[in-house]
Amino acid sequence: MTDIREKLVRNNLKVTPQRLAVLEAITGLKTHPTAEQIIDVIKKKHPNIASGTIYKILETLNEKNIIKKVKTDRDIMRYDAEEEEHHHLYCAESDRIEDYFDDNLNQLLAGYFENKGIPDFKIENIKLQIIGRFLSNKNKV
Amino acid sequence: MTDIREKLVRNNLKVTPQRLAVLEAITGLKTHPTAEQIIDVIKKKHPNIASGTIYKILETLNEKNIIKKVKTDRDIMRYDAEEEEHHHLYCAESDRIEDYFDDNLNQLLAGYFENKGIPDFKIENIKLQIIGRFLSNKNKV
DNA sequence: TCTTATATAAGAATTATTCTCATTTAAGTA
DNA sequence: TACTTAAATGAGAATAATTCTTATATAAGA
Repeated sequence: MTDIREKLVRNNLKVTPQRLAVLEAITGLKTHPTAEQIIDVIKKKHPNIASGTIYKILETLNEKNIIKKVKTDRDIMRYDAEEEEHHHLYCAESDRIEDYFDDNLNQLLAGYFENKGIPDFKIENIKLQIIGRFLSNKNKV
Repeated sequence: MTDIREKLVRNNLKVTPQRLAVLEAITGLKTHPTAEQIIDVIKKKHPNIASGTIYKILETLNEKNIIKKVKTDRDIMRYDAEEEEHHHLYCAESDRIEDYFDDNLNQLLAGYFENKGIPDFKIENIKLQIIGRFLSNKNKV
């Protein structure tokens, strides 16, 4: 049983070819794709999966926290299948987004807020949006 | 000359009643309103300002950095007129967003990344999305 | 194999946002 | 104060992404 199937089963979701296709597409793309990009990729292999179905599946997977929605400065919704806790690097001039992993940083922040706290607020999670410029163009858009 | 007028003049934008209305609405609302909320508020006082015009103005003000777009992971774009550097507190279960100011934290982060850096990336700005729950309901939505 | 809740296809409906273009206006200038 | 002109606005059409609807199909447990 593949990893992907397990995720579905674990969340009481039926394992359908459509859901497998969506999860394969997102993990395959790696690049925080838009719904549109996901749809394009899927339609190549599975031309008769309906777009509406893909939107529905993205919604379902997001609800179950199997994937996450990420939004750019420019308003575009993107999807992310990374499981590990991470932050995001945003390019100030393009739509590129990269994951950023840093456990030291997480511990630093956890320590900071453990002492300090925020009045009237219970922290559950902290995400950094690190905005700047990529110095190389090795990958993607 | 009011503060709001100055902001427009400083950015080579003509001072129009429509622009003043938008800026008044956002600073008045305080709550990171959506475009729709802004439009509603404005239409009460100025029923003949066109919605398209308001969208256009929001766009212009954002380009000139007079207001900022705020990203959430829900799908709704919100606007923020706060000038000072700040982070955001997000409620995990509602759409409430609050500003969070913390200079110590900013310095801590600046120091951390000054030493460490991120390969291939020039940091320009860091924003925290602090997700959790508000313990009181004193204000707003 | 049967049963049933769940998921999907297809396309219509919705809705926020953008666009177009004729008209108006802010603000600099004589 | 009355021009001038680039810039801004109003009105409504156009766009496009997403959601909804409903009949049909299917996964998975019995």
